[in-house]
Amino acid sequence: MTSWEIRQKYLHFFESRGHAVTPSSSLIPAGDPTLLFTNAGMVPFKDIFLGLESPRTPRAVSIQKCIRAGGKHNDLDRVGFTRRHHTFFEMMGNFSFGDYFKSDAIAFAWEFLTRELAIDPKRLWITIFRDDDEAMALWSALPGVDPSRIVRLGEKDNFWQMGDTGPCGPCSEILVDQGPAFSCGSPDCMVGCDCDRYLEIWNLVFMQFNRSRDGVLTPLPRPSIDTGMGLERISAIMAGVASNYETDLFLPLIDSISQKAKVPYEMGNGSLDYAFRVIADHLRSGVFLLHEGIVPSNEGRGYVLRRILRRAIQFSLELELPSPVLSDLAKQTVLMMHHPYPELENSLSRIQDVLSHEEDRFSRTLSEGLPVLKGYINEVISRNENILPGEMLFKLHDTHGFPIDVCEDVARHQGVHLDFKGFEEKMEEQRERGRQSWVGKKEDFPVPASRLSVPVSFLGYERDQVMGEAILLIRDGKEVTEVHEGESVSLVLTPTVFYGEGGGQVGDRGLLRGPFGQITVSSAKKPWPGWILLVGTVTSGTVRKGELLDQQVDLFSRRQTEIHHTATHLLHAALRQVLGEHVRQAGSLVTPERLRFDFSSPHPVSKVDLEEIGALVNEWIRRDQPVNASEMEKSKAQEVGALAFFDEKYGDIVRVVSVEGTSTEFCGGTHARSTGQIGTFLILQESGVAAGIRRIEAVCGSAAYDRILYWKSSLEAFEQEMGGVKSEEALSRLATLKTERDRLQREVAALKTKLFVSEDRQRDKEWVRVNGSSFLFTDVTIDDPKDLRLRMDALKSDVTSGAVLLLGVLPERVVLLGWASEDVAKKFPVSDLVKSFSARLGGRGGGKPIWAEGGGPMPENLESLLAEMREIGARTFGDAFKA
RNA sequence: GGGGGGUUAGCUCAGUUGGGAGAGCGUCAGGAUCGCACCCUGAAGGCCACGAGUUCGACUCUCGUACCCUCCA
Repeated sequence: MTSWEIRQKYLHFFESRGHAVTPSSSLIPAGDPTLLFTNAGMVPFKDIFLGLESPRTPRAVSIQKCIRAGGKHNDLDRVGFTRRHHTFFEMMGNFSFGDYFKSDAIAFAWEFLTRELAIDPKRLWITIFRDDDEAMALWSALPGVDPSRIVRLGEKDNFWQMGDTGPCGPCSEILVDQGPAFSCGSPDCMVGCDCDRYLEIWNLVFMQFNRSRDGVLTPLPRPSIDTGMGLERISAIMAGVASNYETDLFLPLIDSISQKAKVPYEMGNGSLDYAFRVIADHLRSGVFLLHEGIVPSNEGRGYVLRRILRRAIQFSLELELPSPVLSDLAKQTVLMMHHPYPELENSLSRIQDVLSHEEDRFSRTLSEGLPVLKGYINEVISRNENILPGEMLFKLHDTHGFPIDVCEDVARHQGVHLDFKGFEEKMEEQRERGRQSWVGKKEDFPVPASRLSVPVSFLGYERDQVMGEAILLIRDGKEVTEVHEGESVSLVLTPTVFYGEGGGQVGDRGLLRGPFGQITVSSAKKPWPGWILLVGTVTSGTVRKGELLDQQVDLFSRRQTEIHHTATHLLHAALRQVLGEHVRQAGSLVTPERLRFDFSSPHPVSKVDLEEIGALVNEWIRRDQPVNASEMEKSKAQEVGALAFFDEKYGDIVRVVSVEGTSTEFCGGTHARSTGQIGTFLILQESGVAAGIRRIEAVCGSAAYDRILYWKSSLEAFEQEMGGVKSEEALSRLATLKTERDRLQREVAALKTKLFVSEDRQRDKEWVRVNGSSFLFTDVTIDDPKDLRLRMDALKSDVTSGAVLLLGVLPERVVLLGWASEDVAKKFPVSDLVKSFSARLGGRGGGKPIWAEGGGPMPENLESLLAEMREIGARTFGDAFKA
């Protein structure tokens, strides 16, 4: 029986018994930030079981795709080394929401297994919770159930709970006896044993209690049913194979891996079989995660995906699969899962793109990190140790992005263990550094939040000017009753029109006028939710607590900020349209001068895409559509499809800012009235901030115009400097000039050499010749130290055995250059002479016996020194070669 | 926002007590061969990312800037 038939039978069986067939929901749990991935069949129904949501139907049946990797249930490193562990799996489940209970659940399960799937009842065993006599009675009453095969187990195995509090209850599992061949062989091997003989295939959860905070169980008025049967397991049983991996849910993929590797998969008996399983499993999860729009990154879900993909690549190396390999295998995966999930095909090309890119990046990471790791291991071994210190691990991970599990693998083969503890300590240090730098920047609010019992009312969405009462004045971190001219002050006004820094938008600047003084506000912050703190300086007079102040926001800055903010939303929408839905906001800064937008994207944005994005935003600006802002309930906002990326931060009532047909986002910031006010949108640059995170900086409105003017004037200056030609021609002109310059430089060097050669002929009589070796000391006036080298080249080219010492005279200093042929250098290391002469000149020098440099400041008595040096040089050389 | 690392020939990269800028591939020329891959000989190709500083002297040390990679927040 194929897995496809099992799916059909299961859904039909329960549909015909009143269950609503529910399609698998997303792998990303909706509205549950505590959960990384959907990891069980009941996750989409969680709110119903918790009583937060009312069920649309009393009974449901689903085949839910699940991911178990990262987080609490982390089996990642066991996957592939067992017959049953997977990162991606499908859970078949039938659910009752306060409708049927134990009796039907048990009867349905038994009927499905023994009749629909025709499993011999003699192979089946049952486990129930120790105290659940009701289940015992129900099971015993079923035809074909042997009461001696019903086993009572404790809380660990057969009592289920969602969390520390909430719905819970006993459960009952159905097991298949696979026969003694699968036993671990222990005499204690029986139901409940961890080995593969008694395989749990179906878990029936009887949700019948609610556990309160103090641990008391109270019966639920309408008990519910949650069951789960792993599709992979039951497929293996129905196919009569030993492992989940040998079913049609994996084999087609494993076959194509095998073809590529030119290594057979030996059905669990081959020494490399584990690698096939790891790769196949990880491709399934990878393809589904990518399909959901998750992109490899270094945090959260994206990080889990990256680890999965990189692990797959790592194991593909063990099989010596030709690289790149993931993209092709992804296609096989999509083909294999095509029946139940035809939608995968639409994402295939994007999935392949991301995979190729990630594979490329990882192979770079590996090939760069591997030599470093090997160096470290050799270092450890050469010290006769067998532990790789945490510091080295950290360095590999932190600097080179090298995966620790790969480290472990490589090290193990050399008998070296890893110091995980030390590594964790280093990681913690780094985390601490990160936190420090963060809170260090944050300005402390000098007064605790509890001091302020009435929230500030913010009117800045509609108005620019309003009177507000100064309810708090702070100077030098202390609360005061009045402040005077020249003093720095922080104050709270209510109501206020100043926008407090938040959501990436900077705080407003402006002016406050009181009856006896005024304050220039340089920024506004939100130290606590609901509070707005103005920071500034008293520019004249005195301001007292309790006074009414007239507030005037710096309108030019505010308007410039607003258009940058609205442009940010348009940019976000354009990015998603051009690059794809996987683009997620990762940070944003909105100021009057510019905007900065960080977002997740696996690779740099190409020039073409950037131009398209810019053009799109400007097109939307020209349409001059109104920007609407409204407050609504969060659930409604989500229905409207508003983009929300930090949902834990929002309360129940959220503000939604939208441009019709283009962009809808949760946003607390202030915005332009219509897109036309933005005027012009100009991208300044695109860059990377972290792995997988790109940054776009742009300017709008008058800032954009100023920028263009600036460019224009520098371009004009450039053109003028280039001789009045247009910039397009200036480029080729520049290239010509450059090659011309290079040619001239070469020519000058060649001419100089020639000149030096002819000059040097005249020095012929200055050479000192002893026993076939010759020595020359001479001084030359130069204007570039490099000329000395050219001279040296010219001088030494004719000398087979000898030495030359040149003294170059520059306007303010002298330089020395010495050379000796190999044979001469043995008796007459020229570096000795350079060193001692440099010292004489009041400088330093040195080098190698065959080549040395030195020098010093211009001496007053150059002439006499020269004579002296000439004499010493000749004598030393003569002494060395006398005999 | 804070760390760690990188930037050397068209490409991939070497280059330590600071002292003449290198290799492989590619390009071009010549040789060898019926011809090709190969092989042999030779050549061109470099502001050692940019800017300061230290030094007689910086690819090398220090600081800053830009870009890229990577980790943390």
